[in-house]
Order: sequence, then C-alpha cells, then structure tokens
Amino acid sequence: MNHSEINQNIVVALDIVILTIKDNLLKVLLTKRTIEPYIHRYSLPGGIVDEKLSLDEAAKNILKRDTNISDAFLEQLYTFGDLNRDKRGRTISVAYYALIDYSKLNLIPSKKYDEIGWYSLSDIKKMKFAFDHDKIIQIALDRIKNKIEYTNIAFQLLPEKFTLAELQQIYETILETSIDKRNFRKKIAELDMVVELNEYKKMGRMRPAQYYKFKERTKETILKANKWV
Amino acid sequence: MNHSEINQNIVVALDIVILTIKDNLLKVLLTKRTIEPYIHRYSLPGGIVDEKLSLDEAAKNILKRDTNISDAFLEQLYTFGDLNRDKRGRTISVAYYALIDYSKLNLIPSKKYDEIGWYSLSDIKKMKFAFDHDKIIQIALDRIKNKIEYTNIAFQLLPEKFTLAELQQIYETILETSIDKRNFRKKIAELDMVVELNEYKKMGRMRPAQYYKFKERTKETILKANKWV
DNA sequence: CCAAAAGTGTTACAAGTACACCCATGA
DNA sequence: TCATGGGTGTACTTGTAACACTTTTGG
Repeated sequence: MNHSEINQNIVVALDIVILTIKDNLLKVLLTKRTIEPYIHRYSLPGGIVDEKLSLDEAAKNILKRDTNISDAFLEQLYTFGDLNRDKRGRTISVAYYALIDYSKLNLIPSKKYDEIGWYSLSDIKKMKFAFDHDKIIQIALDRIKNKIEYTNIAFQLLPEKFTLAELQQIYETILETSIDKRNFRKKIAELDMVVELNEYKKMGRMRPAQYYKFKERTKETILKANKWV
Repeated sequence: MNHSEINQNIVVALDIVILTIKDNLLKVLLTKRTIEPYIHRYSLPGGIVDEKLSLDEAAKNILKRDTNISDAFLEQLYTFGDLNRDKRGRTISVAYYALIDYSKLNLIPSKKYDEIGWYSLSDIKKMKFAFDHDKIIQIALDRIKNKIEYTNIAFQLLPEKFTLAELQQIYETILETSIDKRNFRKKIAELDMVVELNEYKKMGRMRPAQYYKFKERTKETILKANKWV
C-alpha cells in the first residue's frame, strides 16, 4: 500500500494536562471555550498536531505557548481514540501531562480563550468539560499519584530551593494522605537525593526552616527497586 | 476551526506487541515484510487504523486477524510519533501490547506476510526491524516487566489450569531472575488469587503437580498497595 | 531403590510504621 | 514568655530473604 493511496480521515490532536501546586492544592490549567463545539465548557490546552513536528515537539510547543515554560517535566500520558470524541469528525488525541513549578509561571492569554486559569480538584468536580477532557484529567491524576511513589517527579513541582516541609506537602497533596514528619525525613535522607543549603527560610515568628536543593534537578530517577511480586 | 478545513496529513497506524511464553521463553509475534518499505525486515502485526473503529476496537481486530484470539489481555502501550518513522510519509503509530496463552493459539497466516512466527528475546537481538519496531518491542518488555510486579497480569500467559511451578516460571522468565520456591508459594497463597484443584499433572516418573486455577480469570487486579514513597 | 521434580517451615534481616518532645524565632 | 512550625530518635511490626529436607511417582 502506497501512503498516498491511503484515504484515512482522522485528525490527530494533542492535549496537555498541565499540573502545578499552589496553596497546597493540586491545580490543572484549563481554558473556557469561546467557540463551538462545546462552547463555554472547559477544556485542556491543546491543538491539532502540526505534521512537521514530532508528537513530543508538538507537546513542547503547546506548553510553551500557554505557559511560556520550556523546560518542564512533560511526558506522554495516553492516546484517546474513541469514536465521537469530537462532534466535528473523527479525532484522536495524544494526551501529555506536565508538572510545573508555580513560581516559574507566566501565563500567556490566548485570543482563543476568554479564560485561562488554574482549577483545583474540588473546582473540577463541579465543572463541565468539552470532549472527553474530564477523563483525560482523571487519568493524568492517577498517573502522577502512582508515579510519585517510585520516582522523583515531585521535584518538578518545586523551585530550586525548598524546605523539607514544602517537599512533604507535595507528597501529601498528591497522595491525599498525611505523612509522619520523622519518617518522611528519614526516607528522604536515605534516598540521598537532596542536599542541605546554608540558607534558611524565615517565616514570621517561627523557627526558620532550612533550605534544600535536589542533587540532580532535571533527571527523572527511579527510586524504588523492583521486587518480584 | 472547522474540521473540514483542517488539512493535516498524518496517517494513524496501530501496531501490537503480542507476547507469549513458550518453552520457558518470552516470545514476540513478528512478521517478515514482503513489500517495500523495509522489505525483508521484521515488523509487528499492525495496520492503518480504520476511521470507523475506535483505537481499542482496531487493536482487537488486528489481534483477532493475526492470532484468532479475541479475549486476550490487550492494553495501549504508547504512541510513537517521531518524524520519519515511515519513509512513505508522516505516520504515527498507536502501539498496544497483548499477552496470550500459547496453548490457545491459532495463527492465521496472511498473504501480506511470508513468515509469521514467534521469536524469543535472543532471536530479536540479532534481527533487523522495520520502522521503529525494535523500540516499540523494548518498551513493551519494560512495561510488562514492571507491571507483573504489582498486578496479576501473569494470569494471561497461562491456561485455565496450571501448576505453581508453571506460574513461578512465568515470573522467572519475565523478570529474568530465579525465585525461591517456598517464598514464591507463600506469597501466592497470601495474595489469595489462586484456588487449588483436585487434579494433578503427571509428568513422567516425577511426583505429580497439583493444578490450580485463578479465582478471577479475566479481571486485572492491582496487588500491591501504594506506599507514600 | 533410584532419579526427578513436588511440596513444606523457620530463622534472620531489612523496611516500614507509630509515636513525643525539645528548638529557634519574633511578637 | 509564649505561640508556632522546625527539627530529631527509638521501639515495634511487617515484609522480605535465606535456607534443607521429605514426599510421590515411574522406571
């Protein structure tokens, strides 16, 4: 079969679940659609894939376009390919998810959207979404909840310098549990992934908290060794 | 943007890494191409996605077409979207992987292929592949190696009745380790996922081995609880 | 009675969990 | 001096790993 003979009518879109933590809440970047279909519903940042870009490049471009961030953690999530996802015609969406440090953020409003903003999980429960974007978000949340357990991706949500309480808060927020402070610190020390700095965060009239930084900021690392079952 | 105005020239393909275990070796189903491009190289079963089928349906169809199996474990793996994957034009491939019980197998030879067959990991190392199919296989192997640790997917590689030695062999083959027999049996018993049968497998002049079956044959189950880090 | 794989428990070690008090600061 | 979050160690429980012998069968 020659490629030019293929008469396949599928549009390839790409959507990104961009996550951050602000005020101890996990938040998703969403836009409110101003055009049909699904006008006035919320949707993920995304677009049609430019055929001259690889999927990873296309994802980077969208992230840059909507957040002005170009070095975040960005990973493919899943490809959504049900029929009738999009009323306009057959469309599959390659979904990605990104984790960004809120302090690095610089939102770029787009003409296409009248609202672009961060919404917490409790906001999301009440909202109506375009396409299957609620499902995409749910799968992204499941993924990060799972992945934070055995990798160091929590890094991506923090600035260069952070306190151990801040790091712990990231875990608690994502896993929706509380963690014992002493056990947490013991484990982090064992993992040998952070270095203490000689700087302290002053917070009102409390004892200042020591700042730490990650040894390897960018690289995703598997922390847990495999056991056989 | 109206869908009909989109002039995007990307072909959506779908490839499946079909895995089984035979003679204590993990094997992949491959075909040798008889047409250009990549003539005489090995490739995964797959094809162009029919726009009238969802991705999951398309994957099922291909699995059925090439193995005549319709109830196997089949899960989306990853979507490969680099430029120049296919010399003929821009193509992305939504890859799936499947685990099947070799004893259920009934290969359907296709005109398109002059050889369709099972190849072990040691075979694969020496072979030349079409497209990026070597990369796809590697990612499927990584996935199953990881997933066998915390789910019951090993089920899918065994027939209804099996002995504990056979189950253990599946784990040993996939994880490429040896496991202590007593510890393995203890763990399997704790997981409460198998039931003993009053049937025994006779094997020459050795003591017969008791047959077991899985409690829930079809459902994928998460076996390991999440810890916080 | 021999060869071959099936089957079975206990001990030692590592990892995870639970838990309570002192410290440093600014108001 | 007091209120607040930062910072620390130890005992207990659970899970994992190491290890050797008896059983059943057919030839």
